[in-house]
Amino acid sequence: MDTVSSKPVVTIRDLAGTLGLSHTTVSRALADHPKIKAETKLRVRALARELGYVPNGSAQSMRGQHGPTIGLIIPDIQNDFYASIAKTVADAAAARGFQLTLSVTEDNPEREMDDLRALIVARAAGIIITPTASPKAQTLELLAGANAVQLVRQDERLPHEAVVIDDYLGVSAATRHLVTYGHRDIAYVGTGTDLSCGRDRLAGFRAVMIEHGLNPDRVALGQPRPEFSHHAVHGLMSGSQRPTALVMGSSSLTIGALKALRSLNLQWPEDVSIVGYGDPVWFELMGSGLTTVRLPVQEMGAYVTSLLLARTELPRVTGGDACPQPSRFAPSLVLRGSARILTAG
Amino acid sequence: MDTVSSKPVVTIRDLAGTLGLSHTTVSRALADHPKIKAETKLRVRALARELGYVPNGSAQSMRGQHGPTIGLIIPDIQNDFYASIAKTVADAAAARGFQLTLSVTEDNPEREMDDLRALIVARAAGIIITPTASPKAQTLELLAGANAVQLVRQDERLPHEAVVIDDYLGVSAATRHLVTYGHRDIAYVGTGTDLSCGRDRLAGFRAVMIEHGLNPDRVALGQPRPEFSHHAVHGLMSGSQRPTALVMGSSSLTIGALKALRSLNLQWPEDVSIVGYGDPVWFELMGSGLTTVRLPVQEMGAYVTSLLLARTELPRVTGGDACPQPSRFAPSLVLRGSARILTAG
DNA sequence: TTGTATGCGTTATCAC
DNA sequence: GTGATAACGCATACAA
Repeated sequence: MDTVSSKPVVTIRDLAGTLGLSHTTVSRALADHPKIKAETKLRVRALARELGYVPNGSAQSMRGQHGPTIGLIIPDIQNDFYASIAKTVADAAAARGFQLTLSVTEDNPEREMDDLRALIVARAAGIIITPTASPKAQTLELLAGANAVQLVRQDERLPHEAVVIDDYLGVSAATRHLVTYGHRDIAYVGTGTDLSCGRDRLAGFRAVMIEHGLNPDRVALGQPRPEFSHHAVHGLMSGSQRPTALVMGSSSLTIGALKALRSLNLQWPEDVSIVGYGDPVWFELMGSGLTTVRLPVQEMGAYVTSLLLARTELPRVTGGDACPQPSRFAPSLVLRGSARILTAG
Repeated sequence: MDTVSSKPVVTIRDLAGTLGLSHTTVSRALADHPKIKAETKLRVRALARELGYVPNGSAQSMRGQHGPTIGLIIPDIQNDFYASIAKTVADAAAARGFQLTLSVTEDNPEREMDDLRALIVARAAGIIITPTASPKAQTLELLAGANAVQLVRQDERLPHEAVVIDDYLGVSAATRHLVTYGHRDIAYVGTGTDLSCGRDRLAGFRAVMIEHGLNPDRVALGQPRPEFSHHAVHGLMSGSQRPTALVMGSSSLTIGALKALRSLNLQWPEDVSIVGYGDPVWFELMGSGLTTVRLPVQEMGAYVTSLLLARTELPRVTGGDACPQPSRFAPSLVLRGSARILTAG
């Protein structure tokens, strides 16, 4: 009807005014306080609905210890792994009446710090973070005073518990599988060693190679982006001394590798065997199916969340300054069709 | 050093106290107010850092019109399309100093309402929403008074602008492509018609079929989940009268369809041609590449965000009650190897 | 250049 | 059962 209705924004005092009550009573009525007359509650609520009253969250939060949100700081939301984690956390948060504040850092320490700061300013009830390789000093300070849990990556300078993947186990299992299949010339394409998970994966590869007296130095390390592995695999496979098998150190790298193989017109497992890392739905659909290291995403997501929320609802327990042992989740090798038995040649 | 350091929580008054200043001065110093002595600013900031002062966001928000967050309400974060959107919105939000509050509804109207309410309570600066098929009455009311934009789906009862895909165009192009290739027996596997986008896609298929005098009723409609299309395609392809081509109505359905074909040991494009919907990175890597309808994700994400933020920073303009025409973004057909020319037989 | 007083919307404490 | 009043932490209009 009216043309300019810029929502007058209703407060409990407004309700109190038009109802001839005090704002205290209105507040109590809305909160279903035991000793408010039933009829009063009804009247208050009726008007509240009619006028479209919505409580002001800021005002409410100002009184409590923390805000109604939990933060999730991850490097990439388009990555299947993190998207799954986000889903799990979103569900858990919603179930307990928390909001989910998402930060996508792209592994940029600046952004990590800015978004974290915003979370601290908002007095987030809890924070789940996959720290960048080199967080800024401020980030560490900010985090130290917060209720947080580390996910996937662990920065040793942080006092918080960490939920990580047993990367050593994952890559070593993949490598061992290929060795068992008779491969001797195996290359590893993985992420840099600035992060412990990159180091662990590399170590898993090298350990198994050395254990079998094979060359552990056929290795390409770089950023976890498809472009890098595309380039790396292209180089590896266009040389004269081609490896007969490839072990991948991340799902993004797996994508790039597959693209490279395709551009070189190389078939797998015929021309080269390959074991992926991670297990998005489509790995199963590729060719004869991609043999891969499956990460226990669901379990990890559920666990970090419960870990965080457990402490969220309790009086903050600052557990010593010692960096606690991380909870390691074991990946499993999914056997499909991308690794073949090498017949002596 | 100390064992029990439960962070005393520092406020500007605390700073003011130990500095022998008034909290006003501290406030101004922190805000870099022009007429505060440079030296004072320095002292204040030094102490602030030392004591780990962090402003209280709730208190700050209480004074302004809205909180520092923008909300994104989507049905699924594991879906490539929405994950891309989330990325775009996260970037834009971070760039402008907003936080991103993510809600994953799973198309559950209850959850949609709860999460939306939380956003309203938090006085979110703006909201991007992909509404469920049947939002609750409350949801509509809550939304009506908010600064919001609809994405992908448009609920006609809502007064907000909508940014959608030209679904009719997408599916009709896919269908036409197959017809041009000589297919006459084409089936469409799509989403239900409770949403306009589902209706548009179906209409696109039927229109082209009818236009060419072909049977427009080879259709399977259901939930946008892989399980549904797996089942549907399995049925379609095990019957005696197999279609020679399949048009898919969503990316999840495309996944299920591919799984079904694999389980039936059917090759594409040899045994059946198929055109997907959406274009996650891996479509390109499947077999000879999946011919598909590419959605302009980047553009749409950038556009909704700019649309929302433009109004966020301006004085709220309530533009009439009439439901405005949606901005339609045209998809494009990506020709790869999953559709083949049918030689008369 | 700095300080005083006030208000934002709620809830909690103490009356009555 | 209900109502004054204070307090949460911050920013600003208004002095000084």
